Amino acid sequence: MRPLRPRGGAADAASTRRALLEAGTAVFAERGFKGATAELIARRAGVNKAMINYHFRTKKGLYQAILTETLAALFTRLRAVRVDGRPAPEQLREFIAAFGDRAREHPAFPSMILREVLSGGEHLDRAIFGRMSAVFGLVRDIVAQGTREGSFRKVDPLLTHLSIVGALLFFFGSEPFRARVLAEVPIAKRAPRAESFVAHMQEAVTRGLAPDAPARRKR
Amino acid sequence: MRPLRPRGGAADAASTRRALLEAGTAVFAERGFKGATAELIARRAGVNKAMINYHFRTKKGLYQAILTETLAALFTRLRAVRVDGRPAPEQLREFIAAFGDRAREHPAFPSMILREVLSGGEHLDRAIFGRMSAVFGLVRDIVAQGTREGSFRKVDPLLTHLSIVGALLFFFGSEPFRARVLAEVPIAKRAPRAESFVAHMQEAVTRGLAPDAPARRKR
DNA sequence: GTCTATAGGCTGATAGAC
DNA sequence: GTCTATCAGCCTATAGAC
Repeated sequence: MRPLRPRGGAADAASTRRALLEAGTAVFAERGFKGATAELIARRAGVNKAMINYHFRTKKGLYQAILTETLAALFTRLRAVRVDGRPAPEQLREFIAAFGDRAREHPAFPSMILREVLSGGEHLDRAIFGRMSAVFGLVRDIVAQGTREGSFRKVDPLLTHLSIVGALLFFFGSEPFRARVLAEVPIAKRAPRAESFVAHMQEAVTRGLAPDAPARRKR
Repeated sequence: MRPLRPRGGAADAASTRRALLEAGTAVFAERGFKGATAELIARRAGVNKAMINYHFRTKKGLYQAILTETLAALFTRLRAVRVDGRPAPEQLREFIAAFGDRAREHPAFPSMILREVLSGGEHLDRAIFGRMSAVFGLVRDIVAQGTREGSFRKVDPLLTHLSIVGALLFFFGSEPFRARVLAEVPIAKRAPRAESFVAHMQEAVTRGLAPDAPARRKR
């Protein structure tokens, strides 16, 4: 709610751009593309409304710039889990943890991606599409490695990817909703923490993919 | 795209109402609350735009009526999995299957719920909140029963609920997006079918929750 | 680069005839 | 109950001063 770039920050073009990217991420995540007005984004960024059009041509231009940047950062972070050739279950645990890390650093990204997916990819260009399939490629490769190693049973990599990423996006995207529900209907003692969910997913997923024969080390 | 209520249907008040509820579900799911214009909904329903205000007072009134009806139907269907006291893993499999059934009968509901959750529950009243926590209550009870029976390890019921429902909502809500991605970037041979995903989730979840000691019957 | 003022388009809701 | 016509509000984008 409070504007970014208080009196401390240098008011040059680069910082205006950055303030708009950050404010845009938050407002698009909360309200969707249509619901996020230029006025709202500009106010939160602490810059003039017309700066959106100057720096990004249109509101959609700002939106796409944010999505491109967000997905690039996500993919870079996720790709790192494959670099050293550890066992597949460890890599999958790392994948889940890395996803959680990105979501904590950038709380608005799951909501933005989820909204975009729900719209059928209304605002996506080919480059963004490519980044998204690249994320699937990581999971597919980890699953294939695990099957080869005997640490995973034979599962469909796409279904596996959709269930993991779907659960993660939902958890992090629904945080504001859960906060509100818990305030009105005390369903649990306190709001679940992100690390708890990451740990839960790591356990549930690696156990869920483990082969029938108990041919894997415990602990 | 094609309007509901072709020349065959009786044009009385009840059928106008129903046509608006159905058309509204589809349009709200595709475009969100803001993106769904009264004009668009009315055209798809094959009725006059002003009928939205006559029958539901406002666009928001129509939206809430749809959500209330949708969630009531979902809860009724899901609650049935608890009636006879079968083992918890079977009940959880049934829960997942029932969720999939509802999504196939009503393809727009996961998208609508997901969008509403992402907005933090912008348009929800207390009754709808109650229905949502009731769904969690089902999962919580199944998990508690499974832990008691020894068929599940000790897991957090809320985290379990969020991961299951999140994955299901995402899968069914992202169907149009996946269709588009598969058309542009051939990631898999063909689009995954709903039944395959349901089966995948049933296996992954029950295996993921199984206790460490192999003290349960196989097959 | 940034700001003010405004044009131009779209949308939800209603008044009033039938 | 349904339809046509219309109005008032809001929102994106731009022109033009600085």
